[in-house]
Amino acid sequence: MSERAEGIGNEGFLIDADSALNAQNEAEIRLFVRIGNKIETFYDAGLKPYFYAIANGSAEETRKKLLAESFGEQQAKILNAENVEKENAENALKLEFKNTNDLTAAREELASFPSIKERREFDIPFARRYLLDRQLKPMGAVEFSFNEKDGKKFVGEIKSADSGELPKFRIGSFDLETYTEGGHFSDAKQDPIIMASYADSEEAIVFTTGKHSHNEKDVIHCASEEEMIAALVNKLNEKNLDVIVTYNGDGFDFPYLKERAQKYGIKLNLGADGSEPSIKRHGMDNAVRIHGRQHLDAYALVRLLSRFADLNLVKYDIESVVAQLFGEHKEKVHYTEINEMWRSGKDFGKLIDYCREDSKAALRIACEYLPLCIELCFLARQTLHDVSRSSSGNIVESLLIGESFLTNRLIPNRPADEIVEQRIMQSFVGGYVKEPIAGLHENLAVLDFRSLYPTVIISHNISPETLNCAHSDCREKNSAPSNNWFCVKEEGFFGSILKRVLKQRMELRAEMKKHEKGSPSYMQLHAKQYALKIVLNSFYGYLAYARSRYYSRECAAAVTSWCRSYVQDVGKKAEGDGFVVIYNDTDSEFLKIPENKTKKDVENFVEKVNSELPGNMQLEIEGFYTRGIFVTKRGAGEQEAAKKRYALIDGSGRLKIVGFEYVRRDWAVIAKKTQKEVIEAVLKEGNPQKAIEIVKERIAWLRSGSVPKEELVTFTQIKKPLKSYEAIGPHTAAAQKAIKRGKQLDVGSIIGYIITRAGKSISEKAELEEFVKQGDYDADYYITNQLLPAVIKIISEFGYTKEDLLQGGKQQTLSGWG
DNA sequence: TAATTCGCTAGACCGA
DNA sequence: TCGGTCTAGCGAA
Repeated sequence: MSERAEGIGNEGFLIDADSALNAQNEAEIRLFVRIGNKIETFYDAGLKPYFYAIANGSAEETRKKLLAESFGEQQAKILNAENVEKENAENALKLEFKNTNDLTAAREELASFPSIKERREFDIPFARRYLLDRQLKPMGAVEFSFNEKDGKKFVGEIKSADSGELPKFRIGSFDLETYTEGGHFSDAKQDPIIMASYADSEEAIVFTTGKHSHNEKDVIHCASEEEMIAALVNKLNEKNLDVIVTYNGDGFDFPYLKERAQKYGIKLNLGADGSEPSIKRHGMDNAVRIHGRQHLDAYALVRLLSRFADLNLVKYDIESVVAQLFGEHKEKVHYTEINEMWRSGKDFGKLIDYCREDSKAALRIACEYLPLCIELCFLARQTLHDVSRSSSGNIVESLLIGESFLTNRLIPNRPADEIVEQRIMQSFVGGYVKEPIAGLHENLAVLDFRSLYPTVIISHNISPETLNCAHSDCREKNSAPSNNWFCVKEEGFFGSILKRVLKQRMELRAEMKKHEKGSPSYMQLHAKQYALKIVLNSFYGYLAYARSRYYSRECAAAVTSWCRSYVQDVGKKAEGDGFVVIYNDTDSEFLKIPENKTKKDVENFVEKVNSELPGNMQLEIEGFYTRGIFVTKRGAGEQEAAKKRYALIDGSGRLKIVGFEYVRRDWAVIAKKTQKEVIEAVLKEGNPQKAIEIVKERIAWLRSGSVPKEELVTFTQIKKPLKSYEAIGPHTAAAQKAIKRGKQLDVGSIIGYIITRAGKSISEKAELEEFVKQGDYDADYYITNQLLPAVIKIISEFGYTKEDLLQGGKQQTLSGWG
């Protein structure tokens, strides 16, 4: 065995990192690095698992005492204990261990050790600890040296190398089709896999045991399920992928494949180290990890992205996602149809295409968001596997953890359950929302504060350690309306992070403008700035989040109190300048530009406001609108104007519809479409009479009984186990009935239902769309409970009543408008 | 495993 | 048949 040394000059991309035990039972980090066409494994034994203990009294005495202790059944020892200086703690000891088992044993016992006040950073997974301490970015370039010893390569020095461009990662996806009997969901214990597809940038092939057709292009016929599984595994391994993509591989494809492979004794050696995928519980779901590579479950990713708000989906099935993202129609084959196609051989080609398209679609979704995910890997210093299954809170937390590390601070612990509960009990006041002036308004300017919450945090130096400092001048100069004040003498922890993130994002956005829209460099810049946007948008939420390590109710309440005061102050200034404030919501000013004023006056006003705002707070012009409509509330309090629902139209005829049924998934399509057309008629053409005609026409259509199902579906999410519902509404009733018919519905499923004619109450009439025959719908329900409520408040702003919509010729009752 | 508060509306159910 | 109270879901920011 030769031993050789290399310079730091080795380069590659860090695909995965995990921890393992070596033959001496010592913890080692395994690094999987893409070098050329290979993923190579390196080891690092240079970092020991550790955590911190804060001593009650003298750290030195405690240190000696601890070194003499042994912990747990294995009599674990502390390898090394060191006195360390930390910015935010005294008497801190760094305790190192041989492996994570020893660490775990010690941390349990030290919880109730008299001379130890607190334990810190004891729940950071070791691989993550390593990435943090070595400042490495998963999916990023690394530069390193290594030595070979006993056939294992040990890294010496390793560091993140900033390569300008993202490499071409090897990425491929697969998908399975399974046999389904009698309309039931497949069970891996008995139902075979009948088809599998694989797709990457070069090919898209289908494996099948089907005998019905031959000679299709890129179809591989296998003699048995066993042979097919082996062929799929071979294909995946031959490709040596960095990223394996699935659509719900966590919940379905991998567990299913594993079970079937087991049946035949096929080894699912998909890991870069030849290991099998490991299935772990991840909350209510599974997460499937492939060692040495990354498993990107596009379904998990889509769910994550939809929480970042920009991706708003009615349903999460792959067809809906493709339609929403790429505007393309993908044929859906229902699992009951798969069974039929399989047995009869009729439309077998369609089944093959469906299977192939599934893989292609999953791959496409993954590729679309891979740049963003990689940026999140960089920000959070977590693997693609982890970030793609994480949350906005987790990403912000990672950033704060990273900053704590860099500034030599101890990371705060996760709060105990009792504390979480206390925090939840103590809520606080949020943003200010002004009751709008209802009616049709012309000539509007909408202003908003750029990144309001972050800029308030920065400008007022809001942070836990600057809170209520001892200086009287800080108290005088920098008191929040919520009555706390913040030190102005030194930059706070929160502010320093946000300042950097905000600055970086602005630079990226400026740089973006220099690149051709849609070009690779543009897309990469876009992903970078978008990742930062996610952080900026969720930062405040994280510090107000009860389970946050960095929770501060005082800081959160100070942020909102300042924001309320700014938005109201600017409103007063606008009124003082002769504008009419129509509406405010948190960070926005809706101004009516009076006859004697112009856009230029608005610009001047904004400039004046900005010259008076502190720090990097900034008011911006969101847009000018020729018309806008605000409506009154429904039900009780009819005269009051409704907040959070309005519609605007700009000079180019572009509509902006906010809060109305049109943007909600839990309304019937026909009601939403009609509402949009009514808004359009009223705003674009100023023609309420036309709106009336549209509604009348839809009523007649509904009455005719010929409205197709797609127009009548309402989507709602099952948010908890069906048993735990106290109130059974239409969606719960429809779900219950569907389950009785053998449909599988889990928490989180989004169901589409229709109100049929059969039954008394609305709930009784509700049925899942797939069980409803064309034409079986309750026209009265759709007219009275969907169509009319969606349009009446808009039309009534013009003096019309419900009767004008329902009756034949009757015209307006007239009350002044326009 | 989990970001926040503010706000609107529906449908079930109850009692007058 | 009405209004009030409750649960529930979803959207705005």
